Amino acid sequence: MNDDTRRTMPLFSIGIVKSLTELSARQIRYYEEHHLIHPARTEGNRRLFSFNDVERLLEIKSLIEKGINLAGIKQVMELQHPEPEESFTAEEIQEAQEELSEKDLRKMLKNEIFQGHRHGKSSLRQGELSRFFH
DNA sequence: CTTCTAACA
DNA sequence: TGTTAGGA
Repeated sequence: MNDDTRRTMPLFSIGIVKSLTELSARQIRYYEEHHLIHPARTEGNRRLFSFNDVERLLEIKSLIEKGINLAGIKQVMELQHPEPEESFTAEEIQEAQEELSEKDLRKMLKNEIFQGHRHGKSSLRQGELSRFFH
């Protein structure tokens, strides 16, 4: 059994995840609805989260606390964890990654999130990340 | 008792 | 996002 297996293994109920992340069940389900996480399901349709899911939720929580909305988080997350199955095509992901290294992305996020809005540029907070890809 | 979906005096 | 209804 390898490392990835342990991390993706469905283990926790939503109740456990709630206490582990301090997020409300509503939020957790909402983020799943928006494809930010994909917890497995039991035979009875109960959600089962893996370590990866929990870490991902903590990542989301951190971004939410910085004032970034879902649209913004979605784009940041998808660049960090590419999922061709969804909104971005393989080409778009490759293209975006060629232009933006994680380092660049962090630098941009730092400037935009912590200063941009004071200069009338609240793009990230409003989910308008498009300008980052122009 | 916990979790699920859907919906909003 | 919270909360609640109604069911599993």
